[in-house]
Amino acid sequence: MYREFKHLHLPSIDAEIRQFWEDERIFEQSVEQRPADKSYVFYEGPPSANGKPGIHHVMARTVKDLFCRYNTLKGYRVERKGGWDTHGLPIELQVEKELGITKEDIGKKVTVDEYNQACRSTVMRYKDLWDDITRRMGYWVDLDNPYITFENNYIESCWWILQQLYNKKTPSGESYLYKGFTIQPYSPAAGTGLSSHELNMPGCYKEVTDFSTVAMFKVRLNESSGFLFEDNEEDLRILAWTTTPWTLPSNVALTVGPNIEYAKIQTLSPYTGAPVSVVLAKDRVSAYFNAEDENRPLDDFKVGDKRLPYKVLKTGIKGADLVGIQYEQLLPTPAASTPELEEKGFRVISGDFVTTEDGTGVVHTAPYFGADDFRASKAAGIPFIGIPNPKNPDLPFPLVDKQGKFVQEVPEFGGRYVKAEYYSKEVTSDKEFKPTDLLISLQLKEDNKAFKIEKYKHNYPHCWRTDKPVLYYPLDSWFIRASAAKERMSELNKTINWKPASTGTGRFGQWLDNLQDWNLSRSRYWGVPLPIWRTEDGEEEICIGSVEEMNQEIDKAVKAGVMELNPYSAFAAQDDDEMDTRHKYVYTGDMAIWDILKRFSRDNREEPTEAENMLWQAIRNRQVGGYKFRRQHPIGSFIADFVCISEKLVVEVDGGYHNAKEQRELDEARATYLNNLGFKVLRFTNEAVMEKMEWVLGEIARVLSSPPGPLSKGEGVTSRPASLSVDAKGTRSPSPLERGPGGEDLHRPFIDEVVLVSPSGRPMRRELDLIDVWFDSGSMPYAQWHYPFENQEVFKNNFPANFIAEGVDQTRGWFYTLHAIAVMVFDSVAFKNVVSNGLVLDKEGNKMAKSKGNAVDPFETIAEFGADATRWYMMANANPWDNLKFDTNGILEVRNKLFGTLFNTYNFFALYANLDGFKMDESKVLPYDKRTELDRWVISKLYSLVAEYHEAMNDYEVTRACRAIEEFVDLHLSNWFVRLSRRRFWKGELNEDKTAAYQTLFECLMVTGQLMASVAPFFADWLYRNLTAPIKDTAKANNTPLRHDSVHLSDLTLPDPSKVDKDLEKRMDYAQRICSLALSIRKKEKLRVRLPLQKILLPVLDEAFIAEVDGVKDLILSEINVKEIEFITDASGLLKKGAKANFKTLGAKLGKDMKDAAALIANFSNDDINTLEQSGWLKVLLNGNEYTLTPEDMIISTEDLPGWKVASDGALTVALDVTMTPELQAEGTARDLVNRIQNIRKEKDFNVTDRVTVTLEKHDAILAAVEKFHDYIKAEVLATDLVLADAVEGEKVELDDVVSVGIEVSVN
RNA sequence: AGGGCUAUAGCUCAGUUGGUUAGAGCGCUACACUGAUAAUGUAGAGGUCUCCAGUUCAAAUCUGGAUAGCCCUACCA
Repeated sequence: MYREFKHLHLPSIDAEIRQFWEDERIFEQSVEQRPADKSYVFYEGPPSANGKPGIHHVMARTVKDLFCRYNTLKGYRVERKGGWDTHGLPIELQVEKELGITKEDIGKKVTVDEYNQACRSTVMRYKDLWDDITRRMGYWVDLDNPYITFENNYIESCWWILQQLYNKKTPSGESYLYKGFTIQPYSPAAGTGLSSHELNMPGCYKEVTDFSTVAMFKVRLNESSGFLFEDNEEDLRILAWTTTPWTLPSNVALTVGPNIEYAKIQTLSPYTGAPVSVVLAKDRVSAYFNAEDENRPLDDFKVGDKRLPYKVLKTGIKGADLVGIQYEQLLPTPAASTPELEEKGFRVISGDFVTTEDGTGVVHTAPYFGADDFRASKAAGIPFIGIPNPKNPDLPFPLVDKQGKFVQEVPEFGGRYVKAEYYSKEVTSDKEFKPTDLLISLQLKEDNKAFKIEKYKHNYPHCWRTDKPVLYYPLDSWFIRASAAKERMSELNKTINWKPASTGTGRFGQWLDNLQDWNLSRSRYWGVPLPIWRTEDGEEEICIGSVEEMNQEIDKAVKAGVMELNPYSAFAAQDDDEMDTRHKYVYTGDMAIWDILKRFSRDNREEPTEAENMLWQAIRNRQVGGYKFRRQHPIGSFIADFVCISEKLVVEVDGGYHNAKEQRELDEARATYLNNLGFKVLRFTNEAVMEKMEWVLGEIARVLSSPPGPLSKGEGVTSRPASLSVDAKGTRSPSPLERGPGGEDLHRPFIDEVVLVSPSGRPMRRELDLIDVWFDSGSMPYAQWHYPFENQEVFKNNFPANFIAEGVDQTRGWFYTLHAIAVMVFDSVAFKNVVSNGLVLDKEGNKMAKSKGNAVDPFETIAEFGADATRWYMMANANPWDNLKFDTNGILEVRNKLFGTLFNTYNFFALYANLDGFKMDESKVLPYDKRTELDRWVISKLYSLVAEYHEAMNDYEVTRACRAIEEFVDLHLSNWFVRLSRRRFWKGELNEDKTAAYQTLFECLMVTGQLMASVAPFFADWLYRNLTAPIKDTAKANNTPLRHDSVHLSDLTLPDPSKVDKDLEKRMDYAQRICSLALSIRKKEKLRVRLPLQKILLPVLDEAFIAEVDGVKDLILSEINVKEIEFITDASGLLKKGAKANFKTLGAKLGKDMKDAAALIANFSNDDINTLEQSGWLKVLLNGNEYTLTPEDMIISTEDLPGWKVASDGALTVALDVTMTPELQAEGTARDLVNRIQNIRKEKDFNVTDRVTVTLEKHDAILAAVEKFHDYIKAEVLATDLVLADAVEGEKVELDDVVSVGIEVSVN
């Protein structure tokens, strides 16, 4: 029997199928059953579990999931290793918030170790929620063995990559990993650099009022500036505006826009009245001068006047003309002066970033204190200004120190803080206090170097911790020389298939073209430490690429006496599980025994007993109370069958031999040992596990949830057994976060304790920086496998990825770092196809945000509508890369339209199949040529769909694929095939035609389900399982395609051109259109469909037309309830034709005369058209040009059949004979009666197969019908008797508007 | 500020290499059908294809510009 259902409830289907998947390990099977050498590689971009999953994650993961599933179905092995992104600033910030500390407190109020432990636990805070959404949404990813970026193995791989970069050199010998500096946001108050993330935190940009100054830079008269001067005596100045006057002593250049037009103005210095000529952007003249003052005599001006008389001396000066002009230094610092600076500095340079929106169109440039300034002056070869640095003459020390004070060498202002906010309140509250910016401005005024000083309101970034303004300041950083690989990155990028393509060429491509070096440094605690050790002077350094290498170096250092002992001595490459335990219980015994233990553990894992397997299936995956168990896990010098490390619970399963006395003693000794380590030990027999699993699980759960029992109390636990002590710092008490002493952890602070020895015997300390967390995630192709230290083969088979997908916001994040590292280290792409999905907005198109309250809870959505409808909606509604306006009405629509229709279709199939006792028999499939036209048609449509589906999916166009399925299900399968076939299913016995109908419908449902399986995995599996359940055993026995337990284990139906019959599809298309036209005429003429009509007339379109329509004639006739079709040709003389220009062919031929031709053709008479059709050409004269028209140049159609009721669609025309005869009338009434009787059957809830007796009230209106169609009516309504009576007990039923008759129906 | 994406019916979206009646679904209105029935069909109303200019015989489509929304990047002095 096929299962039948009352209603569609997708969430129940989800639950049923999810349980099935988990019970039967369908995901694992779907991977394992595919050949290992035929892989399709997918990389999971790791989410961070310290935030809750949102609906946009469902979207992103649907994209990931479905292409993996699709390729699995195609026969590829698709491993999906999950991952967790665990480092980074957001996590640090959250931890600091929760601990109530700031960065300064780290190392004081809490130890760095504690701090990092807090990070470690915070990072997985919502892991349960994530695991839950993963399961509920049907995302298949291996969460049992994820890569985790904070694990030592992961970090070690990152180190290896960094070392590769360190050793890699450009052709000119520069390393790809180097130390340099950039201009970065820096908080002198906090003494730390800030990331752009920190700067973008709310409230960081504040409206502040600063002193802005327009300074006058005096131009030197020489060859390049000569053209600007009127005479040798002229005082010519360039005006430049700044909101940070404190940077003026560091000025070395003025930047102009090369294409901006500048003007020279003759005027007076506003503060001194001295005559002066100034240069500024022409567009900015009006900002400083009033047009009314133009050409006013200069003598009019007195110092103190607000308005300046002026005269325009020159315009049309391009910025490019000014480049190279030298000027006198504005505020000289003698100590900073060098010959080189005098020669190359203090000149005009050009920069694209200059605008004329405010200021003067000239940008004062101080390279140490502005990123644009830095770039522009570097490009122009301007040296830096600062106090000479004996070690590096090219990089003098800035004139402002790290506290934000001018260095002593700066005249007048040395020792002053550059920003008022850096002074204490006591200082600034003094009435005499003047901010440095103001003092500088006043001095400029006095020296006749200021043109305008005013207060200026603007947004300025502040340090989020100290609330004081940020400076842009040169900071040391480690960089990856990405710019050196930029061409290669561009080149390889062109081989990547981006969805959408514009992201690859646009956002990503252009980013690559303008690539800057990658600033790796982060001065933080929780992240991958930079593995570089340096001597204090930076002259000797080493980049470490593995733990082993570090250990060797440490040993050297210990020998050399720069370190006391090696805290990492017990450290070796370990697999994750072992690592985890050894963190806490480090084995310090004989390494040979350790190796034996490890081997023993592996062997055990390979040959588990039946009972062990059963228990493992029951407790794995946190099934018991959410606790994680491991199997065959080394604890101290034993291997535990199962262990929950967090709760210190060991579970052992004993075989029969445990009854032996010696074994019992051994077991006891072992238990004592484990108890001493603080473990509880639960022991079950094989029999208990296999027969009383519920009790066993209950016991485990009870112990897990019980308060610490006697075994975990007492001295045995708190004092660490001597054999397990770890390092010299063993006195450190265990932190509350359940972590043993450091020394095994590559994070700070432990790593900072490592001091290495340089070749010359000096100590080298680690560069304190961590690396950008983006480097972590970009390293995942290698680090997830701990490459190259392990899994070299695995890595080889899994690089590069065939496919990745992530939000479009990752373009310059993960997509970039993956690409950059792959190109630089492996000269390869990291991924071949990438789908970047857009945002999920609310239904109004606003961004979702918790603060706005418009965020959608994915758990609620899935619980209400089911995962499949949600997934389908997201994929079908818009392309994944477009933003999605998320509206649950859309999910409802999908549910009703697609899933509802399919559900109904399946139920329909199941209902009748069960009645007929039909079961799909794979061995007795009727050949297609034995099936009806309609069957073959829907099969053809189905395989057309299969072809279209594969084409779309292979191009990662899931939306197209979904829409094609929707169209097939709704339009073709349900609305045409099922509708027209209904009668075949319920009429008569299970004959060949009926079998064909069942088999056809079965195949359609089966294949459609497969195609849907990628996007709607639950429903598709539900459908597949329902369809195949009755024959599963047979299929398995015969090893046929339907033997698989799950659709996800089956082989996807491939395109098969032999099953597609385009001619047949065309015929059916005619049928559908003819029916539609005929029905529309009926509707217009108010002729109900039950009333039969005599015939329709079809003008013949072409030679094949008659044969084509004849093939589907029966369908048409029954669908529109007409007796016959008559074909008419020209010869009948009945047709009135019309012609329309075919613009496509004619346009090219006629050009300008096209419009006139269209008018002419529209007016063609029947004769004109006939002439053209018969002779094949027609000459026309248009605007004096003669053209020859052929039949292809126009579209000819039947416009009308005079005297008939006509409708047309394109070239196709249908005329309906509406003549009524008593015979037809009677048949119509008979059908009406059948309908009314059927309704009564249904109202009375009779069984479909019940035989009945029908009594009809005698009425003139039905006499003819009953007489002529007596047998027909009886047959249709399964009546054994049909009698007429004068009076009927049953109710009166309306036959039409005027007639009602009594009808009584009773079961025999 | 720079780069990118988007703009078509009340809503969500299609719209091929430019070709003359701009489509679909939902919603709305009317009707029909009924052994899929809390299902289904047919029809109708509903459009300045965001705006401006250009190329062309012909533009929703190509080009340029503008406007709006969103994303990424960025110290506008």
